[in-house]
Amino acid sequence: MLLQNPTKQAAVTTADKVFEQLQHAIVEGEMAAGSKISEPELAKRYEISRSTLREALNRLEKCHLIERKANIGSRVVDCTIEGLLELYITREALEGMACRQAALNMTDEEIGHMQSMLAQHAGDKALQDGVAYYQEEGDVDFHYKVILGSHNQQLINLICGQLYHLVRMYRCQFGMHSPRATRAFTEHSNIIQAISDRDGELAELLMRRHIAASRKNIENKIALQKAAQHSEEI
Amino acid sequence: MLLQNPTKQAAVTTADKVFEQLQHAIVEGEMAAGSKISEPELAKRYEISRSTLREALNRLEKCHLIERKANIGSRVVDCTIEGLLELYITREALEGMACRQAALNMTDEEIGHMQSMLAQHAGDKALQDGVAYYQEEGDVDFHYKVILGSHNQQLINLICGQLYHLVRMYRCQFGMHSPRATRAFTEHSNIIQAISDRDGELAELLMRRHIAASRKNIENKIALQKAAQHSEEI
DNA sequence: AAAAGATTAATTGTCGACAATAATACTTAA
DNA sequence: TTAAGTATTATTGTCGACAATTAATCTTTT
Repeated sequence: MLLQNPTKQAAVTTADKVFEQLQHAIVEGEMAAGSKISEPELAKRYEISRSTLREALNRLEKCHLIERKANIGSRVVDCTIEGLLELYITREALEGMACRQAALNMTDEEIGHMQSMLAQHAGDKALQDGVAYYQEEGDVDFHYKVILGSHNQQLINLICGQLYHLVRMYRCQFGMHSPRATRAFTEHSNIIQAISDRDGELAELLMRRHIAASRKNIENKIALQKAAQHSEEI
Repeated sequence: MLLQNPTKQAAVTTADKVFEQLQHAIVEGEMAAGSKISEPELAKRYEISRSTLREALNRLEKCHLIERKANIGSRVVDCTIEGLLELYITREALEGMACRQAALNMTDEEIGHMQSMLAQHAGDKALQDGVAYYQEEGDVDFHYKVILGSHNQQLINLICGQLYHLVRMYRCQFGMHSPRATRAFTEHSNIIQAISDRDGELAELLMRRHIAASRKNIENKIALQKAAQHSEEI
């Protein structure tokens, strides 16, 4: 996932840099989900004092990548199926509303950019048909553009600043390379159409269905896995 | 506002206690919105070291009550009308979804509690007709119960752990003692009915309208104020 | 006199050490 | 042998001091 969080500013302080490294390590699974974090050990590994490490940990906690308990310590968050489904439900609510606001607040110029981006993805897709990677990049890119297009700082901060770190973590941990590439592309087209029509209600509806479809796709996979496990046991 | 955040745990560490005091001070307006925060000064006032003060500041930043810039410092968040409207839009999205999930996931027992709570509020209302205070308490109480009823930890954390601190701050700063008491009561009744009918779609719709009505109520007030200002100038 | 630059003061970021709390290992009693 | 209680170790929370950066003051120049 090459695209970076579009809302973050350049890391100036060392705590910022360590935060980014740790964030990467957690999202990519180099630090095991659910594992305990030892402050002295991490501080030694990154060659910083515990103070600046704790500063970095605070930022990780801010985007829900770790959990802290007083006098006990920090743990990397656990990636559970329930948590994943909860995340999608939250995304459905927030990104649905962001999409509605985007239809109301995006400038014509911004809409033009999104349309040309989609056209370019169409080319990529035709070129590398079936390869999900570009489409996944495009997916993230598309969603970011819609969120930023809401022009609602509260929504932007919540989704880009917090939620999407968790989304990326779940994607890596569960190895989710969306197999819905072509279908997602069509759904994106329709959403952009609704936005350029300034139809907020339809835009929200379509975005919610788009995310709900991903969630149901996951639920189906889980159900199949469970069925397979069950047949093994017999 | 007597009701406390139902998701928080008891403050054990001194940073926790200072965080709560600062939170109160910011929400109630004792620390002016938009004002700069001096770490040495605050540390001296609360008789703690800068380290533990910074720990407390990190928590304030987590619930969006202050904003920090690297090498520059912290400021209490500014309460703008745009920010208030953004907050209501975000609430509409999140609490609407929470209400839908509540309709799906609340236990019969939880629903029973909510119904009896509403009945009690009806008594209070009949007793002190027109006095908004109890109703406002009841309003917060009602919304908390619905959110917790979603049984979605992600939604609960976002709304109760972060958004509602800002909501309370705006309410204090703008002196908003809802004049929609009786109307809000009816809306609450209908929402609970939808939940007990397990009608998620209707429950979400009603909750969104309930919050949107508050937002529009504010927008109208603002418009009236602006009109009055304008006529003064002439 | 006003603006640009240099110098000083103040604030934030980082560090290592100590205190308080929790986890572990050990001892003792049933 | 197991369980409870105690002692020990390790981890987290807090502190004061120093370094790096920013803000303020003063000087200098046009």
